[in-house]
Amino acid sequence: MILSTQRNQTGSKRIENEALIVAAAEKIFADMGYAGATMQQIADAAGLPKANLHYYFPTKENLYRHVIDKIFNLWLEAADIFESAEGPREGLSSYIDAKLESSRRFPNGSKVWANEVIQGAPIIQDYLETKLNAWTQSKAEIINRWIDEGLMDPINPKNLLYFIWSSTQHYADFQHQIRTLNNNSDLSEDQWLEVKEDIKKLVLKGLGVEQRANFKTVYNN
Amino acid sequence: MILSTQRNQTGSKRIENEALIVAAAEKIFADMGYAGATMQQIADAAGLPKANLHYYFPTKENLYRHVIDKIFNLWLEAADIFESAEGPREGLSSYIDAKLESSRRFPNGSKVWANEVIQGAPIIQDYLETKLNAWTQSKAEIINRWIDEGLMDPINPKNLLYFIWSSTQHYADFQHQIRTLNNNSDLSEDQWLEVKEDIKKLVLKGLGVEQRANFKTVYNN
DNA sequence: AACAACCTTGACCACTTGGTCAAGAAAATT
DNA sequence: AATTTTCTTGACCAAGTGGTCAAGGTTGTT
Repeated sequence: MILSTQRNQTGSKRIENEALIVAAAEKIFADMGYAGATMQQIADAAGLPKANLHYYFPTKENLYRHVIDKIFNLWLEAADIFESAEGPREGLSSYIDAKLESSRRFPNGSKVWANEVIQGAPIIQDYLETKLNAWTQSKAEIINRWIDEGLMDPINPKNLLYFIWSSTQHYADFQHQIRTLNNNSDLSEDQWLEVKEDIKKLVLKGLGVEQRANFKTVYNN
Repeated sequence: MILSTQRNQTGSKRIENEALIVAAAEKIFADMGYAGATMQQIADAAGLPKANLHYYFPTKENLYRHVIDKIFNLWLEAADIFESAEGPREGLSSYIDAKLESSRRFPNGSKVWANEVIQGAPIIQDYLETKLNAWTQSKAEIINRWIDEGLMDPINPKNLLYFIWSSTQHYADFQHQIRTLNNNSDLSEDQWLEVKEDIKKLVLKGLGVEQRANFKTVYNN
């Protein structure tokens, strides 16, 4: 466990301000990296004096941990659907939906996570070794079961997960590059739909899983 | 253009030392991010006094540009194969090979690039808008031609490129996470081969391109 | 009203950082 | 051998950083 700055979780003022600060911090950390972010920038983004941040979060690292903690929980939640899925078509499909939706709605979280991992996960190494590892194992088992049942082609389950993670997170982490290659515009609603369909097509068809007929699908065969 | 610190490109001492410093810088920037890296760390990694770095590279940002420049050229080179390919099977296949090989051999370059883009490409925005944009357009045309010729299923060419970039670069950028989820060991030779096959399978089969029989392939159908 | 707990904030400090500089050592050029 | 160009380096500095602190303000409780 990493959390719990102070005991009092009742004071609504505390809860409000902590959330405000964490939200501001997430944005600044995403844009500047951990080392590049300054407490002053975060304070400005939150509309509070710097000393006030240190009242709620004793150190920069402590604040950062809170940000990471929030992000990591989102990460895990996105995969609850996975558990209750009947088979690969539904399971993978809705996982891709959820991950892509998360990239779209919370790109900053994804960026902070990426930054952290790229730099060797100095802060969250324990998360990777415990929670994420367990999570991955359990998902790998499900995938292996699907393979054994002949519902999809064989593949190394971890590679499949990496493929889904990378292709969906890419739209958050490399948002800026994608925007630049899209005439400096954010992706439109239709483009997001197309991304979703394209990723699913590669994964499902690539694994020999029949896709359900989908009237939204632009390309089919 | 970004380069050219000084005019004299003849002095072998200069060339040697610049290469030494850039190599050290690449590693430190990858591990610490731009803001997190210090000139002192880079100097230590290069085995030179800090003041010496400033003799060759007037500022930290200038040094960083050189690092990025080197990386970007690698990026573009990896895709030369693409041009001369007959069709999607060979073209995509060898591009995936090249990108994955590059992730394996130069993970630091990929990490620095990722860091830079995540943070909104403050330094290399011009690269994205000019070179990378042109590069992407030209590749998209090739892909569209293949689609028109019925050699592969329709897909948004940019999305296809993003899939390839993200899934291959993931093995460099998230090296640490992958290592952690692999019992704290780097991927073995066999595992790298498997990654290569798995990615190709998803992409090629996912696009309705027949894969050549391959005796190295563990999973086939 | 009195008291305690909690919150706010400007001023401050020790430390790190990128960058400078001047004096000299090596190489190259004449 | 003399002289110019290139390279090396310890010492130094101004600016910015995370973090502290003490004094005062607010809110809740009795």
